Amino acid sequence: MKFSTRTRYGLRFLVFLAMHRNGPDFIQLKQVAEEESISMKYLEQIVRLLKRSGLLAVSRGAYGGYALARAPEDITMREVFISLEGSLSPVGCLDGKLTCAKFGHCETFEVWHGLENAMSDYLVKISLKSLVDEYLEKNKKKTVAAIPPAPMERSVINV
Amino acid sequence: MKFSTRTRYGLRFLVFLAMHRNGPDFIQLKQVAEEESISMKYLEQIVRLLKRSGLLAVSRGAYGGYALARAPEDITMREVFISLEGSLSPVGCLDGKLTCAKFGHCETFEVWHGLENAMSDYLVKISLKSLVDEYLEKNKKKTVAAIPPAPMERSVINV
DNA sequence: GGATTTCCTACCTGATTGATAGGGTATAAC
DNA sequence: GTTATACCCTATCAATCAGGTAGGAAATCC
Repeated sequence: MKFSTRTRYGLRFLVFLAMHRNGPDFIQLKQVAEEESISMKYLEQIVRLLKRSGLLAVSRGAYGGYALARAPEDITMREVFISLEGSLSPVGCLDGKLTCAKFGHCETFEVWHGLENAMSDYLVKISLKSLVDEYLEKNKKKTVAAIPPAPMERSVINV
Repeated sequence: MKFSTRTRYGLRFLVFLAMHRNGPDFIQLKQVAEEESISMKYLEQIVRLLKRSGLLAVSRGAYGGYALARAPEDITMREVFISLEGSLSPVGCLDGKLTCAKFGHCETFEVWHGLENAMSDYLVKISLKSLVDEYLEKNKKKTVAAIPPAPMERSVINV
């Protein structure tokens, strides 16, 4: 049970926006794709999911780009994960996708239901801001590095 | 992010054993496969994972079968899930499977790490016994039905 | 020895993941 | 208005994985 690159890349995109709020109003997809070593065309599709969920403010046209629709402290990981994954449920029956012969009298239902709640309860407590703050705290630097890092190898798979 | 049938079927197998402890010492794979509407050959592979983890006592040969290696109250969902999934980690870097360019300075590491812990903390609190007991309580019957249910359609996907 | 049941390995098929590609549409700068 | 830049949408595709099938070897009971 692993989360897909869709969710991992989408989260990284949001973190990128959160960490560059002192910069220009809108951040271009191209910039994020390059600095995060993600295919721009692929990131495009992922970002669309976030936009549909209302997490992003968009400016089209030249010099346009994306920004967070709300303050980072008002965006929870729960919301982000649901936007990207569709739901948090670890089995289909919890979001009504599958008709299971055991539905309604399933011996294992409770553990799946409880697991979803446990994940939800954890993720709702983490905001985009708290995630970024914790990272900055651990890495003992208060601002983003002025000099962007050298481009990474595209072949390396990133979280 | 959905759990595979491997984990779902494996869990159901263990629940089946836990609910039939008043029966014969060893339960045949064939019986479980039929009553749970799972392909016997497929269940075979899944059960092997549980055996390797030491969760099952096995008797080979004629009249052989499987039984729980320990009392149901001593088997946690955490242990079961790890046996079947390999680990609880939602991303590869947490169990060292992927070398990620961001490892060691990853902005999103904390939420993945925290999510794994949240799942682990929940699952370790649920034992095979507590899961079964909760089911029996909700279904208001203290023993397993004497008459086995009619075989279900194989085509229906079960949790 | 024969019947039964677990153990092991290989194989197959369809769905999903992780992209890539190409064009269409909207907007801002000039 | 032109052009450049950026977002938007659909189709395609290779690789991987999920889910399941198949055949036989090894162990055990009678």
